[in-house]
Amino acid sequence: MSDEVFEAISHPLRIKILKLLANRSFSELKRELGIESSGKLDFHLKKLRNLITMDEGGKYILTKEGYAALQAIHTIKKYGWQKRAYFINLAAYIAFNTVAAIANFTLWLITVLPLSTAWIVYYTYKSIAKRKIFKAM
Amino acid sequence: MSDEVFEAISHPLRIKILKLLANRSFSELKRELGIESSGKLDFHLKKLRNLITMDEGGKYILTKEGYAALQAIHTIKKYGWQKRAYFINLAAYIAFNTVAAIANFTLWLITVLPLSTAWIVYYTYKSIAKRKIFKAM
DNA sequence: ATAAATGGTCAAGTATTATTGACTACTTTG
DNA sequence: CAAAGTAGTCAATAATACTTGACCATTTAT
Repeated sequence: MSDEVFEAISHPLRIKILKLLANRSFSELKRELGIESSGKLDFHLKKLRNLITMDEGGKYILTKEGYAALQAIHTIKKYGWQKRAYFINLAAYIAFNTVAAIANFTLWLITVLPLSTAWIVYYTYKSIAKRKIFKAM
Repeated sequence: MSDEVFEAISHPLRIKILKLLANRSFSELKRELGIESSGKLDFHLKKLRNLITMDEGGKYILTKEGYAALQAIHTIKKYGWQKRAYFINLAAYIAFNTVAAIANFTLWLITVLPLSTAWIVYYTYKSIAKRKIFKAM
C-alpha cells in the first residue's frame, strides 16, 4: 500500500519532479530540471504514475496521492512541529479558560471547562501515548 | 535528504519491521515476522540504519528519524484528515465565539474575536493556499 | 559438556531499477 | 518546405536491491 508511494518518491530526481511538476509540460520539466535525456524523464514520470495525471491542456498535475506524497515529504522535513503544536494548544487551552472564567464563571464551569479539558486530555493521550512525539527527541 | 528516508521505507517488509521493531531483539523480529533467513533480516535492518538504534539491553529502538518515518507512513495512510480537521476547527471557532459573546460581549469583542479570527484566517490560508488540501480531493 | 538458541556476517546469484542513446510522429517557426 | 521543438517510446547496458544459504562466535539451557 504505502510502500508503493514511498518507492515512487525514493529517488531524489522524482522528489524534484513532484515538487516542480504542477502545470508543466514534458519539455518544460526537462529544461527546468536540466535533464538531457528524454528517456530518463520518461522513466521517472512512469514511476510516478499513481501520483500524477494530465489536465486538458496536456500539462501534468498531481493526483490526490501526489498531494499526499508531497505532504509526506513535508512531514519528514518538518518532523518536530508536533511538539511545538502541542505546547501552542496547551497555551491556547489555558488562555481560553482564563478568559471564559473571568467573563462568566458559571457558564465556563458547565460548558467551556469540561469540553476543552476533554479535548486537551485526548490530545495529550494522542501526543504522548500513541504518537510518541516526546520520545527520541 | 528525504529521499534516503523514503528509500528506507520503500519496501513492505521494512515498513513491517519499523512498526514492530521497538524493544525487540533480532530473534524476536525474525520469529514475529516469520522470516526464515537471518541474512534477509540483516539486509533490511541495515537498510533501516538511520532510522533505528539499540538500547542498553540490546533491543532495537527507533531514532528521531525513525519516528519521523513512521509519521510519514501515517500521513500517507490518513491523507484526508486535514480537510476534516479544518472543518472541526472552523466549528470550534464559531462555538467558542458564540459562548464568549454571550458571556461578555465587550471582552469577546476586544480579545477573543480578534485573536481567534487571526488564527482562523491564518489556518485557512495555510489550508487552501499553501497546503492545497482542497485540490484534487 | 553438549545442544540449541541468539545475533549476527558474508558471498553468490537473481531480480529489479536507472541511464543512455537512438528512434518516431506530430507541431510549430523561419 | 526545411529546421527546430514537443512529447514521448524502446532496447541495451550498467548499477542496485533482494534473497538464499552457509558460516561463526557467544550465550543459555539440558
